[in-house]
Amino acid sequence: MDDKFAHIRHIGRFEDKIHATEITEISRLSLHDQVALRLRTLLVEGAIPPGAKLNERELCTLLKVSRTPLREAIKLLASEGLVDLLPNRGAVAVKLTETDVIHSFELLAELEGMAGDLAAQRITDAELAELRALHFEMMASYAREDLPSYYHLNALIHSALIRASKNPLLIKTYNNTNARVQSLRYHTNHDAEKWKLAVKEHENMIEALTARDSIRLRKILTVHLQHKRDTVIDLLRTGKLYPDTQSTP
Amino acid sequence: MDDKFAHIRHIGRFEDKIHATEITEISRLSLHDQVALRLRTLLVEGAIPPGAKLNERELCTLLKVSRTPLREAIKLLASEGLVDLLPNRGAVAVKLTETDVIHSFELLAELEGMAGDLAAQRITDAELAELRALHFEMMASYAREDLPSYYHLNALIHSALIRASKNPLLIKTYNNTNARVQSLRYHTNHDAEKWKLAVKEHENMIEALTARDSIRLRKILTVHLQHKRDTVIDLLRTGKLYPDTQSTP
DNA sequence: GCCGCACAATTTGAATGCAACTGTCTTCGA
DNA sequence: TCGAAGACAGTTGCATTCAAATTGTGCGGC
Repeated sequence: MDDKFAHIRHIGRFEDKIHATEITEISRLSLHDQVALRLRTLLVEGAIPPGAKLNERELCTLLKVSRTPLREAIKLLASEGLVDLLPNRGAVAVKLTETDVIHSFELLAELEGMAGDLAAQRITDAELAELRALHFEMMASYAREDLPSYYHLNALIHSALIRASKNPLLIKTYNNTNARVQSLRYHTNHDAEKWKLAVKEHENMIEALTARDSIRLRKILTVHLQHKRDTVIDLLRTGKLYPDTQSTP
Repeated sequence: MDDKFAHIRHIGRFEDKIHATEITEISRLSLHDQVALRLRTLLVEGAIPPGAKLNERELCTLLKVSRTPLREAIKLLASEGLVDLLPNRGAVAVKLTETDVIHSFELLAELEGMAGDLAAQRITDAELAELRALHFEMMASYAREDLPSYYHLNALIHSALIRASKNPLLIKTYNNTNARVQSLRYHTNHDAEKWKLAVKEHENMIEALTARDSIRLRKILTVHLQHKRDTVIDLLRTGKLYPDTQSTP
């Protein structure tokens, strides 16, 4: 219990990545925002496993900040649905039940369908070209069976698509909702069949987008998200997720 | 500048209302939650006008709490999009531009359409009966031209409909999004023609819901929200909203 | 007379200290 | 031996205090 957070001692690399790319911006970010950023990463990537208690004092020493900004960050993450806030008993990383996952993907499918609909109407030629480029890069990763790279590009593509909807509020809402299930999707290792299907769906996506066919794109994305949901549900049912933590309903 | 918040000195009544109905529950609520609740009301009802600066010290003395829970509440409201957080310069009540309003309603229409779709599939007979009852109460208020009562029942109906979708995440997302434009809708005084149309749309809603026609209900709600958006936009354009504050883009 | 710089006052941001609550362990009684 | 009650440790919640940043003002130079 002493080194419960030993598995997140390597968080320095995230800070490095941030500092390397946007050092000026991070320094202008308030402390609680930086803390929120790092905690969010830890939660989404599963470094803090679902169901784990967030001890304020431990996290203070770990992140080298006072309790005030840490608490503000935790409050923020609670509003995003990444942690549960138990009154007088602190915060725990959310552990989604199967029902929660179904509800999350139900909303996520609608939001991504909506974003696709709008994107098909509003995407610029430059954005479309970039999206196609990312798609082909992802196809390359697929051909090499480079799963991490595939996963990364996949996320980039979806992010670019959402942004093409040109609705900042939708983008923010989608990101919040997506963050909740991100830690689950992070651990899905595609089987060959599902992977192939997902790639095919991505091809259809690009096709519909090129044709500016908003209705078709909406449909494709909705179904695509349903398949993603099924993958996660499968993993939940077979107990591949949460292997070493008992359920807390 | 000394009594800039003189217009919200009457907030005691909100506290009274809460205490009268659920004193046990409120006492179990943490302080920052209570503060957030009251600030949210002040913002949504326009007691703190859009664009107004939220001075921490003033609000502390006004709400009789320390700065810590107040700051936590403000952070929460910022994540909900009710206030803008300027680094080192505090928070201001959001002042939505026309573009913001369009984006908000775009998302709101989709969410309410989705909720209606799900509600038509999942609503219980008891819930439907209650919804019909509320509808007829609202019709009574319409007949009496009792606008405050109509507005209140209207909100209750929409809330009940959303809840019938049985998706807690959708409900929460809808409420958050709705809160952003609530302060605007709070000041819309329907003209006779638009009011009549809104009532007709509500009748169609109940009809579609009774028939469990999810696709039709979705369509009705989407259009209904578009009309509400047009009403708000009209008000923005004619300058009926924000009469005494200059625009800050 | 106007522009610029510097200093001070106000306000926000962060840290520490104190109080209240929760959970657990021990001890006493049945 | 088991159960319950009380005390203690640990953790969270809130208040106060200290530090940093920004804005407004006044003085001096151009």
